[in-house]
Amino acid sequence: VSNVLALKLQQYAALGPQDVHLVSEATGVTTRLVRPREDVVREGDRPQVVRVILDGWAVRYKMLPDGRRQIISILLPGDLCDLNVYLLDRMDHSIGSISTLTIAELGREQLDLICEESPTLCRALWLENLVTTAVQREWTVNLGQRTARERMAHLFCELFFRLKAVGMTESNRCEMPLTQTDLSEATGMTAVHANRTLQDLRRSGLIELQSRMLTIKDLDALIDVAMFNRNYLHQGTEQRVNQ
Amino acid sequence: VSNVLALKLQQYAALGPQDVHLVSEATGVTTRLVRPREDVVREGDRPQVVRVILDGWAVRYKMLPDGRRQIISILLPGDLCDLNVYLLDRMDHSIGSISTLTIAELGREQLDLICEESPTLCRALWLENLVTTAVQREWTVNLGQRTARERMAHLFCELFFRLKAVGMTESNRCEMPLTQTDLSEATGMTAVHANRTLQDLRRSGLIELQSRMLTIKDLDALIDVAMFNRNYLHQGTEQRVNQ
DNA sequence: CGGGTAATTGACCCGGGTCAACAGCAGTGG
DNA sequence: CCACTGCTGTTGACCCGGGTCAATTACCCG
Repeated sequence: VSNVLALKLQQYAALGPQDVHLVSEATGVTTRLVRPREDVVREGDRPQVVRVILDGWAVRYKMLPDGRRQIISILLPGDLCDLNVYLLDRMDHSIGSISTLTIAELGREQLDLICEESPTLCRALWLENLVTTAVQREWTVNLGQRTARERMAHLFCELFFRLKAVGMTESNRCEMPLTQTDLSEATGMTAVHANRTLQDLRRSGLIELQSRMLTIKDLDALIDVAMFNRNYLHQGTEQRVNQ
Repeated sequence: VSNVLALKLQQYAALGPQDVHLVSEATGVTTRLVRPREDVVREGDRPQVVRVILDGWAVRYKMLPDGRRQIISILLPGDLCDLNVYLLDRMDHSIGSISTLTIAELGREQLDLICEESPTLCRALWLENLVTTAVQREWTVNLGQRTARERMAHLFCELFFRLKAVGMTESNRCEMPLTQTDLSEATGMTAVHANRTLQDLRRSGLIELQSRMLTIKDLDALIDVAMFNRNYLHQGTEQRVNQ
């Protein structure tokens, strides 16, 4: 399978060749290129299409009136930006690119078509929606209860497993285009403290991080520090169980 | 309208009498009573039905292996517990009652029926789903960026406006069955600090809180402290705009 | 009146924020 | 080829918001 979205949806349901074809078609109609560090959508915009990240990293974020910024979630290749957003009046948050992005834009008709043609895909899309929400819940726990060290470790665990699911890891390594400032905004700490936390994780022999490349030197230990429980990602468990 | 769910969904679409009837029927088939401080669903359970809170308060929560607990969101009358959860293999979090609950349980068929019979309701359900996710995102910002005082103020603002939408406020007052420990677990602080934060808000003349009743003495000021932006609740804006 | 939960207080401490300077490095233009 | 600029990462000194621990005081209910 060459299409990232298809690859991702396969975590949630066994797709047939027909399904894969449908997805490839749909994500091929309208695609857009976005340069690094630009806004894809801005808070207040009227959402018109559903977007799919085909390549590159992006973040959802929200800003407080006084300038504080929180990264709300990280969008990786294969990720959808809100199934059915166009039902909402206005965007309540922004999406910004981290690296160069290739994104597909799907109109309402295209999605309706997919759901009519393939119940399997429809199901997979629903699941991806449910999982995205589950991830958001886990972020709530992360920010609410974990210490800085634990939060950072948790973020790395999540990203690693999500990337792995779309074939973007090599053994224990993956790209990490997020700067320390990005990491700090995702984990609710200052950039200075993010720096110190990373040094701490390095010193403990858990990770290596240099030139935008993350190496997880001791995954089990990292998982342990983060109290990471993979369940919330619901990767590859669903199709076996429900019908 | 006497049905809370119908009342809630009216924020998202103009329901006809037919729609209201459908909702009332569906939420009347199977109902359950839950005593205060019990688990409704537990992490690890296989979700079988979609639940609707008809009366009482509940919370979603997650626990870390070492006992730390984070309340992930608050469920008020009219709230749904995850449209289509039964697609997921296992619950990744728990739901616990705060006060005595009356909940309706809807099977897959009932929901399918609703969506087939009424596109308006289907749309409203989707919107409620999108809004729930938006709330979760705002909680991420709350926990990640705001100070204790701001977080607590924000929580009160959110609850007040959500309760207002289902007719559960009287001018500037509403019930507040959450204990200080609950509030602390929702805002990611210790119970001791929650206590001090509440005293601070009281001393500033923003709120009164006693015998499970919250009075907002200065809503504008509270909104200001919380940097509360109502937009993310998407209350009563959508139906006018899209089609 | 007794027992249990929820709220409150005080003393002390620490994780993480703040401020400010500085270093490394890539890209740009002269 | 080098000076200049701007971003990212690093470091140190200091401080404060909020955590910890432990005791006490309401309450509520049977």
